[in-house]
Amino acid sequence: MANNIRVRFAPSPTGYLHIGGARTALFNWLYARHHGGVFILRIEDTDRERSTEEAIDAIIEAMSWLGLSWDEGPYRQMDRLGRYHKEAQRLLVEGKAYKCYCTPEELEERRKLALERREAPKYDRRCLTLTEKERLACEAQGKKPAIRFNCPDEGITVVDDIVKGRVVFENANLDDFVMVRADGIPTYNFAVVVDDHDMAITHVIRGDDHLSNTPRQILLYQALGYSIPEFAHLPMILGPDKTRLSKRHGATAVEAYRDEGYLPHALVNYLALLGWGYGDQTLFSIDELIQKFSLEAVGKSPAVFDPIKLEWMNGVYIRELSVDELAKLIKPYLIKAGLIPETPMYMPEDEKGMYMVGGDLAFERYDDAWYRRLAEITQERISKLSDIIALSDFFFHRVVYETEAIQRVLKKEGVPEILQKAIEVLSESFDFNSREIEARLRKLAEDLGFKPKLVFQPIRVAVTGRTVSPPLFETIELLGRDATLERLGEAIHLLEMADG
RNA sequence: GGCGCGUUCGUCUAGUGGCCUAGGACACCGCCCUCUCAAGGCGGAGAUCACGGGUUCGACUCCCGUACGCGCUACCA
Repeated sequence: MANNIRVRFAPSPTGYLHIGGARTALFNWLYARHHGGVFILRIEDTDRERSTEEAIDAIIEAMSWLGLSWDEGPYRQMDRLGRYHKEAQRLLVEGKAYKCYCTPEELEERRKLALERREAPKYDRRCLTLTEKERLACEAQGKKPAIRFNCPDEGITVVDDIVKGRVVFENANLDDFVMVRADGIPTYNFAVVVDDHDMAITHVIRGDDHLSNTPRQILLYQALGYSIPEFAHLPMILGPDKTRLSKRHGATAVEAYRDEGYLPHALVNYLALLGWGYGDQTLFSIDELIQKFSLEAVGKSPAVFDPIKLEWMNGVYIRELSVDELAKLIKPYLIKAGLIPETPMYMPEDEKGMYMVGGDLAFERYDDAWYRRLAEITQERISKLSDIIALSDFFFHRVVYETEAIQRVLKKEGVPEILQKAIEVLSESFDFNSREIEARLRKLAEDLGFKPKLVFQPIRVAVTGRTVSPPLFETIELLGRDATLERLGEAIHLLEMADG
């Protein structure tokens, strides 16, 4: 196996890690892990206007959460200014770069003019031929120069891309781009080349929005006397309208998916399928991904991000969790929703599990076994962890009856009687578990001569406030006898009031 | 405007000249299971392989053109 493979993920810290960036990071990571190579994290923070420390933290946090561990870095371009300066000077003395004293305003003006005349807005190279005298004059005026690359104006530059194939560019279409800004900070195309060389990167794996930048970089590699790495340009990730995925399309921050209750494995698995595939298979463990990933199998065409499929996949992985794991994962969501207190305050032993009239909670009502059971009965009903809130909130506060539920099931003939009977049956002395509860309630339906559903639905609404809930008998068990009886009574009372 | 990349069911994709009357997954529809909702099982519908020309005995697969989409064309990355 060809080793000493070195790849990198090089985000610019101008915001949170987004889906597209995460996919790029993932493919780099998979490639490195597959080949037993090195994965490097490099922060491209040369845009002083937009880069922030918070963004760096957020990117690191998101990558850690996804499990994309890096072996070197994070390096920062702003720590490497000396290197760029040195290499720029080299090109300067070799005549492969030159100083440009044109101001951004002048450039903008000329660009606009060129566009109006329907010409290519290339730099006119006026500073390339500056005489020593003219240069000194500019310096005397206090003008700070930018450094431009002296781009060859004939010949071709070929990019042999692992995913796109052989792509040919004519040098004549390139212009003398700025390598180093007037403030001494390098631009992307220059910094990336120096970095990838210094870090001995063997494979540059990045979004195909950079494909058009690649000839500029190759020219730079050649001018600097560096060896050229392999390139693999990944197709873009699009929104439903086929434009580049952005906040406009909804949540794009990895962090947002984490907060919603997506599992890292689900996100990783889903992202892997955007632009890559392995036959008919859709579900992969992380190890399988590492084992089966290859750049040769990456597709050329862009992919539309489908949050629905992601959600489905997340549900699959939630169902794969052990009950204990799920119970642990679910709790923070209940806390965040204000359903249970952040710091548990245990009740005296004999009162544990007691239902609090009025519904205000000031203590931890249930123990770990209770949460475990909750996880058990909700596991196949949630597709993201945050779904637990809507599915189980009725456990934690007084019942709020949905008007629809009242109309459609409670306000039916015979319902108060059914509920009254249920109170009687459930008041009897027996071990209050779902099996017993089910047996007694089924018996009740039979005695009443009703189909089971006809008695279970009113009870469900009385106890949960709605027509949809986790399984009834388990729900009643978890609620406890006191709370159940009280809610049943409450529903009867509600109906009486409505009648009167 | 110039340059570049892309185009198979709504979406992600399989497919590398005959195995394709185009396979899988999500979503959708129906049935089964069933205390609701899910989950699960079974089945259905859904793609003249962007379009037009070639090459070939034979093309989704190779070549050319057109259309459309996207990207680059910044002292952003």
